[in-house]
Amino acid sequence: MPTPPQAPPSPTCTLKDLAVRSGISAATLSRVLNHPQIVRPDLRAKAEVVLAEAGYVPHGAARSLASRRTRTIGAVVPTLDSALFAKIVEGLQHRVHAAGYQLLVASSGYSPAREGAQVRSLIERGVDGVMLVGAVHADATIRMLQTRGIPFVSTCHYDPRAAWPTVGWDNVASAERVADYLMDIGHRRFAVIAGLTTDNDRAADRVNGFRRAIERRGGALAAADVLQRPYTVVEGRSAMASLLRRPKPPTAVLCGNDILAFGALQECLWQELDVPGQISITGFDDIEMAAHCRPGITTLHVPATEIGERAAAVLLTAIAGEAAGGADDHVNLELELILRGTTAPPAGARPVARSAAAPRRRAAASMEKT
Amino acid sequence: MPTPPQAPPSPTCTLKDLAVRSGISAATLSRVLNHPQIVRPDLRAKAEVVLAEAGYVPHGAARSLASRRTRTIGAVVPTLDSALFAKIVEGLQHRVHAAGYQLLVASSGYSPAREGAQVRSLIERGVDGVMLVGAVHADATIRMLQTRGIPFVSTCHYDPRAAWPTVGWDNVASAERVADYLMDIGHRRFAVIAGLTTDNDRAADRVNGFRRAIERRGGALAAADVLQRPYTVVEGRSAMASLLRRPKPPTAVLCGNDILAFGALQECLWQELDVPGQISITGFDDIEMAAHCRPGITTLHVPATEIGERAAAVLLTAIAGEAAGGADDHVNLELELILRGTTAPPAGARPVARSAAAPRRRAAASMEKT
DNA sequence: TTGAAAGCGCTAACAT
DNA sequence: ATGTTAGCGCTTTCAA
Repeated sequence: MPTPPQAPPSPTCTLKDLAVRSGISAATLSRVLNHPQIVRPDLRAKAEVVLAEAGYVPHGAARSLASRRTRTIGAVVPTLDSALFAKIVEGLQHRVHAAGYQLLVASSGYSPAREGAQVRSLIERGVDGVMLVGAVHADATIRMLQTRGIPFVSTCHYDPRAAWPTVGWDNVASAERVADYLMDIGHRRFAVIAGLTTDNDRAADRVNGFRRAIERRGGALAAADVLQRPYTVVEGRSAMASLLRRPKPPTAVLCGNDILAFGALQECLWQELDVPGQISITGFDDIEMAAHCRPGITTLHVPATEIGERAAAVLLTAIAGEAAGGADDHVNLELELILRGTTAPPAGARPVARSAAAPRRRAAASMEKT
Repeated sequence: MPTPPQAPPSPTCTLKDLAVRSGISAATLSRVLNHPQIVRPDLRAKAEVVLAEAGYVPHGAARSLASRRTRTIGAVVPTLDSALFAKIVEGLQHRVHAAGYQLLVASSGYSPAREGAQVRSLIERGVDGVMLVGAVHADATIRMLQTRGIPFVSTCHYDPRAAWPTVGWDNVASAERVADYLMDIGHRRFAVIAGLTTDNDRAADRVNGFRRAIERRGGALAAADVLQRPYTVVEGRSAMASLLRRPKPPTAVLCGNDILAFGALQECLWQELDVPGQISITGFDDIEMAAHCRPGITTLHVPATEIGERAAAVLLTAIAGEAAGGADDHVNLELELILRGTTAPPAGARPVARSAAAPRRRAAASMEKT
């Protein structure tokens, strides 16, 4: 290890130590740290040198005890092992870091009880704000937050009547769009490979949207046509395999997210089925892979990073404004339907007039071959 | 909102409040929380009721100020938007949560300077331990940690001489194994699609390993044969595209991770090349997708969750033992080489005797067709 | 075993 | 504009 270029910082030095050593009071040192403008420039400069030379690092606990703020934001997501949530957290993180906040992350494993425990633990740590995912939470969780006036925001869903701010999109309406598009190009026989809908309002809403759109046009989605699976590639594959074993497989399979869709697609490819010739597949989220696999996956684009950033903005505003989170803050993002290679009219279908409003197919990636 | 099932917790109640209200001293209440065994059972029971009825949540800052511990662990990873790091963090999180710790995560974007800033910020928050990724860190970063006696561990690499604990594997040796396998089956003309090696020792080590193995057998890897790209699918695709434009493309492409390999593979598929017939591809990490895409990607399996869990164990032990991290703690995990469909002998190669020690091809996923 | 009291290191009134 | 002082809520000696 090279020689320390700077003076070796003492194990831990406090403002009081420095006050004694430098002749500048601890209060002024503290002001230089927190409100530099109100300290006369020459003294401030001197103080800054003292602080820097000592390699001073503030003691966060003492700081928050005295100031009643921790400069820490909490986030509870179902799992980090998901391109979607990881991106949302990254977006949140970048924004809160820029504002001098640190991020405390926890995962709930899709369990409201675990989410509650995590929120409690975050509150103990004194977080100044909390980001949650979804519409469904234990009553106690919400109450803990509200009682203490801690700003929080829920993401990945849209609910104008929620009593707290939300940043997301309408899962029902989005799912309807996908189903409508498939019906527009002639599909009538569907199956759904959904996520686990228990305690997952997003997954449930998507199924509801698919069903509603289908029924609106006189079709039906039997209970047996909806397979619920954890969000993994292998589950998508096995679900598709079971669908293909049916005497009369669906002509289109609507998947709860891109991971399931990718698995479903790969199973078809392994079975040497023609996608989309024999079967169409759709996803949800638009993770990077969806644009580059072959064929590309038709899906809805979720602007994950933006969601995290906007959630951060909502939280930061609420914290700054001493407001406990305006219930009027309901961001509703429109998801773009991205048409790629996994969807086409069903085999033998007579060409169907595409509705005027139907989205146009687009090259998924710059390099993509038609 | 339904009626609160429990007594509505007062906005914030302190131990002192409860002491006054209940007649039990704050000190005893505190003992019930932290060392229940040393309080007489009947008093303890009474105290527990008081605490529960009040919906008491300890004030973390006050607690850590007094106890000099925060029950918080920090982790700085290059990015959360990576299946590998996300899994590692999940593993770490599960283990530290089980021990009553909360996780503070930060990302460095592969920059040592940003990493240093994040570590500093974590120290301010009083983390009891820190998980880092890789061997390369700013001197100041390590010093900050060591000076304060904060236990830390670095992951994803193996270095028996590191002055702090490490949990990982030997990237050079692992990369050599992949290259050796490819040479065993007859390949001689290679290209590498590596990650960005600047400030990324893992990426650099892998390139070194590839090169070393190739040169050991009399081959060579020219600088132009090593393409450095960010870890994204689209970069893997474009790198492969540029390789395929060469007059004499390589017969095997070694990729820095599975994301690059996936992109490289998809580009070949879009160009209707036969993989592995015309070109072989290897990855690194064994993310879920690698097992299920078609063809499956030959890669090295990194036990990501286990890495996070073991890092947690190292940290927790160091914290409990008041030890500042034994430098003797160097976990070296052997990565299994998983043979899948993206690799085969080069076209026109005469069959080569497979070395006795060579790994056997295995079915990548239960459902995989040969 | 329990209670009283002294801080932990900092910030924010309050004086000056 | 700066220094002095009083806590923030808890844990942990120290007495009892």
